Amino acid sequence: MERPEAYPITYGVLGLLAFCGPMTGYDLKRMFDHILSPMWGATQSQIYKELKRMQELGWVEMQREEQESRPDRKIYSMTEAGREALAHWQTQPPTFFQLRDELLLKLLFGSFGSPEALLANIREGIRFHEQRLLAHRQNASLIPPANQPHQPSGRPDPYAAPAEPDIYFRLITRFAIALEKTYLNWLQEAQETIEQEQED
Amino acid sequence: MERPEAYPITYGVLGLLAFCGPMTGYDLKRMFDHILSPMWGATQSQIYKELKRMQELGWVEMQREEQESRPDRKIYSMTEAGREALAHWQTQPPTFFQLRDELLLKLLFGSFGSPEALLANIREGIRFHEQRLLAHRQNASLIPPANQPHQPSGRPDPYAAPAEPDIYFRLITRFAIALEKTYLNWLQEAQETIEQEQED
DNA sequence: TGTCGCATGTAACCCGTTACATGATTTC
DNA sequence: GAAATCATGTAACGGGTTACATGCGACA
Repeated sequence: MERPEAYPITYGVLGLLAFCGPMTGYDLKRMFDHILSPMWGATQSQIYKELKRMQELGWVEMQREEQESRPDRKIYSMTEAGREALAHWQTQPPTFFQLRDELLLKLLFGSFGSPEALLANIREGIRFHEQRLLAHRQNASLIPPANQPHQPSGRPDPYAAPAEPDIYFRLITRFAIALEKTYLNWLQEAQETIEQEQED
Repeated sequence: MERPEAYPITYGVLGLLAFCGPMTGYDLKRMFDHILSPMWGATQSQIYKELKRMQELGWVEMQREEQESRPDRKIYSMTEAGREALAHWQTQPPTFFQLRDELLLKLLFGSFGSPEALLANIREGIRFHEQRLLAHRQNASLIPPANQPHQPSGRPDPYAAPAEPDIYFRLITRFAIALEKTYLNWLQEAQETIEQEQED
């Protein structure tokens, strides 16, 4: 079997370019963290790697915008071949699903540590997921993805006026919110259970 | 900064040895898939790598059990140093949380594909997560983790008589079930939304 | 006859992470 | 004066995946 020419993260970056219009690698990272955080993670380096890969595949084009006293901005945009690759990928069944959560891992083996440490970690987890819930709720009302062509003078603005958000984006946001609520409810339950376990 | 001596997956394997008692690498893989599937993934190779790592750290010991006409069974067990490492890890705050889900990724960029392909992927996702829900429900009633010493003649049996399952294991199972239910509910909602979108 | 379970791994690859490097501008 | 933002990356490392290799016994 040959190695695949592209991976889920490749299509994540490609899809963002399709979704939000041309952008720099730097902007892609910020968009990625906002929009794809419920289903994938990416570092800045990885995004630059994927851009290079897609340039070689002919899925994206780069256009240089000169700047003084700063590195030139390199604006990437999806090509026709990129659009075809994205559409073809859509027809294939997904193969990857995985949650990796160190808090759950520590909780599972809770009997080998102290309840105090566990409870501290749970409280921290509650704060963390409350932040995520808040972020997704703000996403829901603030980020309007639109297939606008690139505005040469400005950068993509995640806080632009809400134009009519894509139905798939709305669905994903609903999922993200539902997931965080489920997680938070369960954390609260776990906290109470462990506190009760302590009093005996 | 130095590289860490161990990673979440290391503690996952170590915790399993603490939780279920001594086992072979082969058995660890099966246990991992049953018990840790809600919070981490592991391949067989990775488990062998972690066993090697932990042997060098002195966290586990290996005991060879000879067999005819099959490779010798190598039974790994946690050492006292391993128990200390597990306990110390419990006191540190968790740092990693990430969901990676190709189905969600395809759905987010659904507007660049056909609704038919999307719906097919969603139906497949429903089957997949129904399976997971079922597996967690069976886990809940069937797998009783106990800190039993290793029985030299037999292998760890996931279907042994239910002794009184660990409260943390019960909590995790409840989480896994709640997560799958949330996911399934949302998939159904997404399916209906996209079907309605088609009729216009 | 062929696939599945048991049981050991190794080799190759690369995604993903961490750390490093540069440097002007703005904000505290 | 320090830290954050903008904006580009590269280098090194290793976790994680896929594929390969071996070989017996049981079961369809």
